[in-house]
Amino acid sequence: MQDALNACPLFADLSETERAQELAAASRRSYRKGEMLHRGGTPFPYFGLVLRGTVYVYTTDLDGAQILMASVTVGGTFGESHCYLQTPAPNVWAEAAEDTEVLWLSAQKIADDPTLSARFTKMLAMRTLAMNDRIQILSQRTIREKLLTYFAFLCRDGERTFSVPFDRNAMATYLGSDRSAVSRELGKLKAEGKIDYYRNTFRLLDEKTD
Amino acid sequence: MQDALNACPLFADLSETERAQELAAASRRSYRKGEMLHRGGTPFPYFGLVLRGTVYVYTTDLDGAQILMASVTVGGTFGESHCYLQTPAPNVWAEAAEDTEVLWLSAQKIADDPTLSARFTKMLAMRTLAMNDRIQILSQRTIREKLLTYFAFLCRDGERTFSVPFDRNAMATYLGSDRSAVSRELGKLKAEGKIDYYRNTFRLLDEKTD
DNA sequence: TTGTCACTGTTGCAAATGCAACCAAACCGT
DNA sequence: ACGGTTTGGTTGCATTTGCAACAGTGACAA
Repeated sequence: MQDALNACPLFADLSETERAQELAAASRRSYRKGEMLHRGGTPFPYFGLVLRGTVYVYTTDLDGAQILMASVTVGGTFGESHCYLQTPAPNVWAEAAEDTEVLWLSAQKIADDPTLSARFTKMLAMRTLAMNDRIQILSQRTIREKLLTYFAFLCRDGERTFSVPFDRNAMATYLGSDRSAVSRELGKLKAEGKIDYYRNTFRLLDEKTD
Repeated sequence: MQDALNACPLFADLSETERAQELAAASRRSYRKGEMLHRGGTPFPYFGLVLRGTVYVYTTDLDGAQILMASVTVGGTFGESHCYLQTPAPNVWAEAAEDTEVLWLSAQKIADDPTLSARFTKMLAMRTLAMNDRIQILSQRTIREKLLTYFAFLCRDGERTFSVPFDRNAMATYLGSDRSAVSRELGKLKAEGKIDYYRNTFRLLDEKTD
């Protein structure tokens, strides 16, 4: 649990006593893989902080098809904007991608707390920047460009080997494309010696200094 | 100027004296069409609130091509996340799409102000929801689906006639597609009697109750 | 009026993509 | 080990799309 809290900008670098105080009002719950954490059309009285496992957050389009909005891993949060704004019927669904544990927190209490309110604001600001990245990826015209842009963001720290937090199907959805088409393009990139991969582990090769 | 401030969640419904107080530290400036308001790689000491005109906000991709992130109209803001987080070198450019007037505000002063800090947080939360919409549009697979999803958001208030804040080129970029392809699809939708439009004014027809 | 310029619409064509179907490999519980 | 389930790779084909090139329109100024 400490690891998860340290990974979240809300609680990182806070002393244990402060944390305990803040967490007093929070509830904690486990979910099995496939279990629904939140259903669309219902408000978020609390937002979720993932302590263990992974949560898929998605919305539905005009046809009712699922659109993956995020894959939230340990230390990540979901629903905080709707929770803070008290949106009456947000079209947001959350599902456990694997066995998962979630801490449910009150946005109001956190925003009213002198220690945490600035952290909450900071978290929202960071969220908008992460969404900018996603928009930048989705704005690319071809699957190849989407993949390379996505990989560039995943390699921001300079590491050339990285893992993708999705299976292929979710990855294709994240990129706004078809699974088989993504698979095809990944095969081409590998054949051209630009990348290598096995399942969810990827590695960038052949970096040009153009 | 009052209209612009009322259109912005930061200042809406504040009394004039309160506003004056907050605005004291702000600077105001006019820009000609095409003039650059902010260059990529430089920090945002202040964020912008558009008082008149329109601002295009864009970033650049791996090839240096422009990617439109937002078209900000009167009452809208840009750069507030980078300003608040003091990002040292954000890859964000802002350009006057027409003759424009901008109020430059300090995120720190606003976040430290007891009246405005909650409003600032609220603004960020609303921003993430707006970006969710954009992601939902871009996640659609075909131009037709992107257009219909976009139009559905523009018609949220129930009004069937609406105007798009872009010219065709910017609209296509916003949808992550090609201008001529968007034009072609719009023509098809019109031919099928699903929509009607002239330039930037659109109208949804033939709404099925399926 | 005339010319210029920016914006929009149109079309041919090659390339990219979605879709469906199928196969192979990995995973899981018994 | 076994069978069932999930996940990933491959391919044929029709559709969609990007791209480039050109034409039409309206705004605006000389």
